[in-house]
Amino acid sequence: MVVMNATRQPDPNDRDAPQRLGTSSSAALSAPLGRQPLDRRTVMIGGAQLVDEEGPRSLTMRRLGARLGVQAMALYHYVSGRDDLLDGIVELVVDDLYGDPEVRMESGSWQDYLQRLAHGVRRIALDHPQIFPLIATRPPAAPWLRPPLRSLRWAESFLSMLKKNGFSDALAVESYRAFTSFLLGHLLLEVSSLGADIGPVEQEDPEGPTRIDLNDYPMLNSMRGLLSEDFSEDEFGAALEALLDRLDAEFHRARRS
Amino acid sequence: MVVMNATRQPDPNDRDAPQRLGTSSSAALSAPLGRQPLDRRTVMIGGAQLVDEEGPRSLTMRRLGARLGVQAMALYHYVSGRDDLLDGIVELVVDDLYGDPEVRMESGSWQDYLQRLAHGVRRIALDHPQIFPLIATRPPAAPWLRPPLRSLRWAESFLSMLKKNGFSDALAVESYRAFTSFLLGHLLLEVSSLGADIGPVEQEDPEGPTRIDLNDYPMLNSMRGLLSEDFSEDEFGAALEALLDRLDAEFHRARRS
DNA sequence: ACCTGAACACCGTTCAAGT
DNA sequence: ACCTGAACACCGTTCAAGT
Repeated sequence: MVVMNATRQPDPNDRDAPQRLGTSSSAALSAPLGRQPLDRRTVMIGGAQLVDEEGPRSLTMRRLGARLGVQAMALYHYVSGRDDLLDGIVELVVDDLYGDPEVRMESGSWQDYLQRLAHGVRRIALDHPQIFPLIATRPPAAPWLRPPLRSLRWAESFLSMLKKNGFSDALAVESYRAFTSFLLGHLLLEVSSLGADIGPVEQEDPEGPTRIDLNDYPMLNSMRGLLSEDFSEDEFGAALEALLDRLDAEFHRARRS
Repeated sequence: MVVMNATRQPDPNDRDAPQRLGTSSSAALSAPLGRQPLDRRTVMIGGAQLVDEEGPRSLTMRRLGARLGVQAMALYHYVSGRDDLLDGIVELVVDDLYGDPEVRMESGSWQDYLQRLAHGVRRIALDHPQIFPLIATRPPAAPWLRPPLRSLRWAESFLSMLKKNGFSDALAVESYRAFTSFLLGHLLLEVSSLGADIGPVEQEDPEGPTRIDLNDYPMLNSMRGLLSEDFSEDEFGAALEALLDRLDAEFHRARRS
């Protein structure tokens, strides 16, 4: 939200222009022109925009270079390779949420905190449907960090909030795991039903997307109306409530013994 | 399980051999040799093995061709491109589970059915940790098909089992959504903590994987023992029970009104 | 200090041609 | 009928060289 607004000068020459123009008469154009040098954050922001706009497949070193007004090789001063770039984009988006004090605030009940957190993560998933699958599937820095709460900061905040409210270590960790599984499953499916992920451009076939024949599937056929309806928000809320109730029950059971 | 055993003749020449040998003296070797022609299924099986062994990044048309004793271009007779290949591999593995009568059997209570199904899907996730993320993230044939129960057959079986047990259409669909979210979240995280996904080969740094500094994270630091412990199976079971209870409660609530 | 040119190894994919 | 050779456009990445 806060972030994601930093293309460099429009310079119509480096977008859509043939990347291999034979004429070297344009040499003067590639001179400084008063452009401030790149930095890692600017590279990540450009990359995030590219993924938002055209999907992860379109994020190549060469295309990102062009968008930033630079050759692909220049990016290697700020990024150790394409994988580092992808990880940086994920970190950028996750940290953006962490920067939101409304969400992170560790006051109120732990239930409120988890509610704010869950809806905060849902918001970034819906805002960046092409990036969320990366958040979900790129391997985190440590194997015990779990997407989508995959930063040390979020894991620390999460655990300390629960501890502050009387959770045992074991129950706090168990809650972290249950909560992340919940978020990942619901949001990845919600986001992917939005039509993210694949393909250079999502071009509908003239006939709609590859007509499926439901004649051999009577249940699917009779429920296809219901199946296509969208209750994501309600279902997310209901499942979240159920999870919080479960954790609350475990919390009180542990207290009593 | 049933599947996944069909490399073609060992023929030491097409594995690890330089793909661009200048000498054409080996022309005779590439002659028939009594080899049966390829078919789509064999291609998919070879692809699945390659992904299992070396990860999705190593699945290239050229490498798969070599494994099957053929040039890359020959594969285009059986698949329409790399995306089709990936989709076919996903379908192969998902259908393998569907072929297991123990799992699919629609007798017994719906709770038993969902238990068998959940543990069946968990088994294929653990058997194919490199393939499961593909099952989770490749866009399904229709937007209302939800990974990991992403085949028409599984969706049909699921819904008809619940209907047979007195579920309303709406509750059956809601259950399908809740159940798939549950499976996806838990299994994707379990499998990825196993160290799947990235990298050409998973090479440990000599020092272990990039030492993380936990000094600024007191909670993580004090719980790092617990965080590294593995309770996946128990947590999966517990969360599954909770979900089944929730669905059962909704079922009886709907009945009463 | 920051960026580029040129090169390398490797991709997916097409198509005319071989057997 | 099934596969290959040759080619094209496009990758990530390295490194010596330019300014």
